[in-house]
Amino acid sequence: MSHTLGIRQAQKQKTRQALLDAALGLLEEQSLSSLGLREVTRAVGVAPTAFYRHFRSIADLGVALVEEALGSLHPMIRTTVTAADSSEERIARAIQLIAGHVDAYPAHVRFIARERHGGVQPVREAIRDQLVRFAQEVSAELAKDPESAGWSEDDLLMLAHLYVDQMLITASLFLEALEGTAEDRERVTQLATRQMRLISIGRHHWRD
Amino acid sequence: MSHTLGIRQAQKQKTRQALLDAALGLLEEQSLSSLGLREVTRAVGVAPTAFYRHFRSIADLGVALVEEALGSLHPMIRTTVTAADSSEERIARAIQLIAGHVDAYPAHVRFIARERHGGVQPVREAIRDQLVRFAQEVSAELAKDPESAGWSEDDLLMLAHLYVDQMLITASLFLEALEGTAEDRERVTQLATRQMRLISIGRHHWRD
DNA sequence: TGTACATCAGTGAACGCGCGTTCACTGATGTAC
DNA sequence: TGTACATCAGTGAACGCGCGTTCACTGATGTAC
Repeated sequence: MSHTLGIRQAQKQKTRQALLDAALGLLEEQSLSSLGLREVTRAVGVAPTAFYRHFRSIADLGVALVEEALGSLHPMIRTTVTAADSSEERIARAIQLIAGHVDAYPAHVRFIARERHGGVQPVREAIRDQLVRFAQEVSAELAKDPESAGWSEDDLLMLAHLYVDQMLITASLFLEALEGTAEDRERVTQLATRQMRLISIGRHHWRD
Repeated sequence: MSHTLGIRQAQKQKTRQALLDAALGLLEEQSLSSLGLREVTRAVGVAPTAFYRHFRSIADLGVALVEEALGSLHPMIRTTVTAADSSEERIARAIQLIAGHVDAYPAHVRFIARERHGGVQPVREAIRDQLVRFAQEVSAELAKDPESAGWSEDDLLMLAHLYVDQMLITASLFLEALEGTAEDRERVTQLATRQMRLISIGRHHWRD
């Protein structure tokens, strides 16, 4: 039997999501470190005090945003990496997946790039933990590839971190190019493709 | 004839530097986007209004910090890259140069990592411009290497950006490890070394 | 060298404003019978 | 189904506080003669 949320719970979830969405929007032109609680509630249209029914603090909201943002990245990263090596065509597909994700969730991507090294410790830690998890999953995917024969676990994890960082760099470049011309985006695609190609070549010859 | 600064000019420079230093210190646990003008002057011990004798705004001070921080990185990055490829020993030396720079200027490194994607547009742009210049210089250094025979300018610049980004990632890892044990730092060294090695291998076989 | 005037880095009072947090509250929703 | 009570998401007033910016000022330093 499907458990329908009560009216009260449903409304609460809706307000909570509105707070998260409003915060994400406001973070386009500032850092979490300077985001105000009143600013967020004003954007949603609720009283400042309503904030406390959902989050202890802005840092707490930030940690929730990390879950949301990297949750939405999660399905992508696995697909990207599974298709990320061994042929030119696969690299192109991976880059297009990243570009598509930036188009679909620009605010999430900006938030992660900005707060990864940002001024709010709990948020930095939440992002770091998620990225470590991603790298572990990527490493597990890589292990399945026949090309990984003879690789130590450490080396696979090293390569996985390289991929994860490279994805973030690429996503961040696509984000900058979002307001630019089609030519700007093409330039990013070319750059990212060749960097992935070089890493891929390094991978092929790692155990020579 | 050496032009000595007047007493007034010398004192003004001193106050300006004190403001920059205080800001850098305060940015250890927040972003530029939330740094207050009064906070900075309070730390220095001057009246809030004195700030305006040196900077138009906090964003303006941030741009000045970019010059200072990447100015101090400038000599290092050229040396690092010149020594960055073609042999295991050179890679190790490059990594040690990065580690040493993080030890010497942790606040500068943190500032650049934090504000590169931070919430203050003019500062982001100043950092991006400087990193593009670095990549161009690195690319020019790479061009001198016999191993670069047959490389297009575009490919050299692509590799240069990969190196610059990799340096920032490594510097940022060393920064996190600063408060950690010697073992933590050794782990970062190992990871960074192997990632550089893989990129280096990719470079060797790029034109196969 | 001494004097008279100009410059200008730093001061301190004042302003209006938005901030985070507290508190007792309201009224719709949920629950027990 | 109807009634009586409990829960709790959201309210609105109030607080003390630090903010950025303005303005006229002071007094040490600089300059012209």
